[in-house]
Amino acid sequence: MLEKVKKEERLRLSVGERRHKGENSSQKAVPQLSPPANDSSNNQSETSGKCLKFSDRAAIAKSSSSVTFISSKPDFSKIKGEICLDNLSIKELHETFRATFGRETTVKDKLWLKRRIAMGLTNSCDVPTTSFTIINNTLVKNVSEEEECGMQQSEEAIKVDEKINRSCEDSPIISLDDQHRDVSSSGKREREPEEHELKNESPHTEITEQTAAKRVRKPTRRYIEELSETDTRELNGRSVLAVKTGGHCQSLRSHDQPFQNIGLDGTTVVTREDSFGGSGVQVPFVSRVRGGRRPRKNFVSLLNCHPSGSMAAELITNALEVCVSQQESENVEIAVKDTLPSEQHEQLVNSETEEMVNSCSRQQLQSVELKNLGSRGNDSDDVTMEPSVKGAERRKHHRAWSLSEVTKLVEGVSRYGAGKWSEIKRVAFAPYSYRTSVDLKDKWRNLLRASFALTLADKGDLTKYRSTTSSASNQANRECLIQDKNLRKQAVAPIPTPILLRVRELAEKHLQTTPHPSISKLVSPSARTVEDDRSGYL
DNA sequence: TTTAGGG
DNA sequence: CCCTAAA
Repeated sequence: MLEKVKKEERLRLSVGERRHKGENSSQKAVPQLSPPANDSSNNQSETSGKCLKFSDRAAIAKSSSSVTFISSKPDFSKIKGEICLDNLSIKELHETFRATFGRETTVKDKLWLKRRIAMGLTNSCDVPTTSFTIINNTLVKNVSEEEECGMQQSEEAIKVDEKINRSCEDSPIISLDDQHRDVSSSGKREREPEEHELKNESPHTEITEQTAAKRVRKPTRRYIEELSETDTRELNGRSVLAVKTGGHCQSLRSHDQPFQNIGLDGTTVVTREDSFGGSGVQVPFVSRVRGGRRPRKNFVSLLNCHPSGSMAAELITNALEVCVSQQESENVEIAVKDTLPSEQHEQLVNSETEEMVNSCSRQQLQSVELKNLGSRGNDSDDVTMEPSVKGAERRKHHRAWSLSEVTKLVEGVSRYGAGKWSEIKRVAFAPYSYRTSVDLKDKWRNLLRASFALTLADKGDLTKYRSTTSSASNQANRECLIQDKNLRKQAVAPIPTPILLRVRELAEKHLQTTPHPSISKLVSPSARTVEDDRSGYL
């Protein structure tokens, strides 16, 4: 049996390679679609509609270990819904391959795997070499290239779409009732083919029927990665599943406004339309609240099968991210104030913070406040956030470095040396829970840049620094001051020259002991680095 | 976990 | 700030 499989593997590989080279030998590939061996002894564990993590190795391992043979029935329950193969690792591709064809593969060629899986899932040989997004067994090639929808599912989709349109104009979260209704209805719909495939002896027919039943969704291309990564996503495979909620996924096409993807297990994904190099795509709606990287982590959890309910909470949490952050900031600042009475109050709440806080609804703040209050009292280290909030992996709110903080940092460096960030953090930044050792390191790097920029700009005359050093930065600051003098009473102030000089001294001292290989990098990036590091002080 | 560096 | 490779 092994031999047989291996043989086929080689055969497929060659076919795949030929296709890879350009010819559209679609006919040749057709027969390859049918999985080998069909086994009657296969008692593959029924997933029976249970939520099964796509990426859950344990689950898959279980299902495969229960089958001693290499080949088994394809298990489409693992690969339903919307799949973008581009972002899958070899391992995941292998899993998907197994789920698709019911057998293992040793092929390491990603492209081949993706194409093969795509072909298997879509029962089509017309697989482009670039995009491997599959929605309900329909390969998404082009949005305009929509296939006709099966009655049942299209109706379903429309129904849900309407639901969304009317219920979610304001609120990004839909009611659980709605979710469950969709879950039950579509869940049943999705399971049906599985029963087919268990009865059916012919894998090929199996797939065909499956596909016929599934080929109902309109192709909707989705991306959850940030814009910057899309250009190269074809090359490095950065796009991932937009919605991967275990065995059963349901993705919906929206019209314009923020909308939800409703996972059949009850999860809800909030996304929004986004412009993507001309083609409209959707990205997680909350992802742009702050920063662009968090979605990745968010979707790591999204992709896993979330117990219904917790998802909504998480989304809410994310939506309130800004508020949480701000509230937290205040609390921390207050804590600091309490802990360090001698400390200048710094900017307890800068104007930006106030803006943000004001933008949050009262209710939101209250709920956040409750959370924070619950964790108060032991905030010496990093316990200023409630675990769930922390678990949201939100990006830290940008927090300007206060002058006192910089001073502490410089102090710490002079005392413990650059590089002992952990030490410095522990002794000098204990109350500043929001400053991690990495933050200190980053700040120090910026200080180095600033100091070197300073010494390079003017050689010697300290009095000139205030007006000429990093003139771009200073000028920008002045302009900022002029523009909204009242709103931002205290715009970013340049780092006091003495401090920069001190930094430079320390840097040079440190340089002697540990030769710094890339000082040039610190200096060359021009004044931008200094400006970027908006070290504003009161 | 902590550092160092690139992004 | 984030992300990661190394250590």
